[in-house]
Amino acid sequence: MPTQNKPSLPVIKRLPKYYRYLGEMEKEGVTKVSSSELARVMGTTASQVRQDFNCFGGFGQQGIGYNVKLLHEELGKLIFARHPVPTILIGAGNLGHAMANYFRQDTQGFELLAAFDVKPEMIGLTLCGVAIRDMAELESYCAEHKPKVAVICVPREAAKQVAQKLIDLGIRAFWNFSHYDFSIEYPDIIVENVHLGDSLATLSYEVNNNL
Amino acid sequence: MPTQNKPSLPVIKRLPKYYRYLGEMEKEGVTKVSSSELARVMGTTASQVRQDFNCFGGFGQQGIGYNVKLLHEELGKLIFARHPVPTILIGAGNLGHAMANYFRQDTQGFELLAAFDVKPEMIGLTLCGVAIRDMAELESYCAEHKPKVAVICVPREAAKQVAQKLIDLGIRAFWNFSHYDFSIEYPDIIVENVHLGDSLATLSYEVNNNL
DNA sequence: TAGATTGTTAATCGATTAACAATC
DNA sequence: TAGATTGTTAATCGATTAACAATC
Repeated sequence: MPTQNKPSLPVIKRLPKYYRYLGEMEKEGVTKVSSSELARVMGTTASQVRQDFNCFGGFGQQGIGYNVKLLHEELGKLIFARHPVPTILIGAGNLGHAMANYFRQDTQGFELLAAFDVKPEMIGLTLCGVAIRDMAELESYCAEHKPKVAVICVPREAAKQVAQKLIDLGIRAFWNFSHYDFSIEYPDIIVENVHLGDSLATLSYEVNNNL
Repeated sequence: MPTQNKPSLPVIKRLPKYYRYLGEMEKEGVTKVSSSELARVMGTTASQVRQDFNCFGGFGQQGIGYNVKLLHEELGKLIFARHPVPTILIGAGNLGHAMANYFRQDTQGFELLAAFDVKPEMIGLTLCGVAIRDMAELESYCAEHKPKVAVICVPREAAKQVAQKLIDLGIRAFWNFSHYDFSIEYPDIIVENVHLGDSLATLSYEVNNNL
């Protein structure tokens, strides 16, 4: 069993992409793949591919390459929990709707239990099969259902307060679409940020300076 | 005038965040800020803040700090074009809807001109004030209106073909929500990727291994 | 066995952090 | 002037790439 360096964040961020390509290959009936073939589709080097996998204990066979099915399975085990992680959505506006829909098609690893909003006219409606509840119910709901992950789709003004509340209620992991930065005030919390505004601004910079 | 090292990608990705915080400070009436104060809110070091700004030619005053209004303005000029960049949306499904809405509130730098879809039942409808057109019209539309940026909200199966078409029609910059990787086949194209599936999978990894 | 390709160590590269002279 | 804080160079750190021995 080879060395297992704790994987760094860049390595972890590449895992889903490997997983995706391996899934495609498996579907196409490809049974084995070399680090250099994987590197080409990933847009990286064979060296990096091997380094990456060796963080988790080397799934390959010297002289042969990697077994596509096995590697895909192993990465799947690393990435996804055995049971779907109970998840709630905070903020049922436009973005919240899109994300709820996203969960419906691509639920692997997560199960959306409920949505919450403050707007009275939304409460009681359903969103992709889950009820939209009053934020006032959040505490009792969490006490009963113990969600582990929250998707934050509230405007920035509300985000700080919502975050504080959820953390107090025991939620430790967030898929965060708001512009509030959890990481600075709560370093122990798991947060995956999707900052659409920053992404668009980055594109604007590139267009402005390189087109 | 100080040295202007060409900014690296990590620097560029931090610009919108600086811009955001400086905007907030300006609104609050703060007139000056030091690199260490900025570092604290950004979650980084004073050294990095100064290095970052010096890529663009040092906006500060030794012994004093940075003028909030001026720095905010200068970053704005770097990030956003003088005139909004004409933009089209490809794919008017759930995600497309959310993104069109996003453009309505946060248009700074971009102007959404039109949306395109293949589904006959969607064509002719409007989406946040822009018409949804038939993909068949894409070529003539681009010839007439010369959009510069396309937002890609189509499923992965369609993405490769759509990308090829848009690149042939002269579009050079993409805000890409599909799982197709432009960068490998078209290295000269400007692409800002938002891979929601990968982001969610990364969160799943973290939850699975650190919670 | 010879060829291929991994696992792993070493070298390089780039980004971040530290230090300090310049100067307001 | 003294204190503060930048701009910039130097040191460190970490990630990527190269090299090569191990081995299928």
